[in-house]
Amino acid sequence: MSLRDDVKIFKALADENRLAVLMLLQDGEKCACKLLETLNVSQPTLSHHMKLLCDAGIVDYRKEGKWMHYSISADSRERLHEIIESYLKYNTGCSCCCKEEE
Amino acid sequence: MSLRDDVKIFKALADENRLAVLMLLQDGEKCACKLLETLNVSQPTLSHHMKLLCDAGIVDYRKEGKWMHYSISADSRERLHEIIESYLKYNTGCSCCCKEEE
DNA sequence: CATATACATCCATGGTTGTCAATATGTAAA
DNA sequence: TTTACATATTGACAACCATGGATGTATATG
Repeated sequence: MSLRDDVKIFKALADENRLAVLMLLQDGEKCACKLLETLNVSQPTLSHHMKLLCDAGIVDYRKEGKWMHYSISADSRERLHEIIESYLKYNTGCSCCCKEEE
Repeated sequence: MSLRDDVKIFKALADENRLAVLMLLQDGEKCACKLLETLNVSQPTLSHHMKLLCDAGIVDYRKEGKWMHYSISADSRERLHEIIESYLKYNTGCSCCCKEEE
């Protein structure tokens, strides 16, 4: 739960093609070939993107014969909400910095 | 509310220094000079990071004389939660793609 | 006006990232 | 074992990005 880990997750989300993949996975597991039909990228590029999503823990994979099945990781949504909460909550109370110091 | 806009937001969050800024802003508005004291970056670099956070709508700014006061945008938290929800929800129901097609 | 302070902008540089062609790996079928 | 297919890996390249020094801009003060 370090800044570095959170950056890794946000980086994985910071790409149009990867967000498009997540949209496609919303109605359940899909194999790479199916994703490839929809997205306008080459097969190596898709493989690259899926690796980033998996490494960040956002997407799960399941190998079945020749096919790779990808799905949204079960706990990724809750984890993301927690991360958002840890950076964007703010405690009320003025702490204007410059005025008091001069 | 396009993929492009969401990518912009995630990119703004995908940096250690910018996440550190958000942590510092959690107890309220702070001016750039105060942020500069804590973070190990040069003044131009901090200015660059703050611009990205502001452009993404995550941070608000308020100019007061020579000082720039930054604060976490009031609605950024809720907006982020909505974005997360729009990409990471998943509707149950099997849609295994390869099996049915062969 | 001259000076000092707080911050933004410009510019150059090194590192990172998205992309695809070529190739490798692994699996299934003939 | 040969062939075909699905996916991963490698290599190369262009685009993007984080960084800081130099400089510009705006504001306050003397």
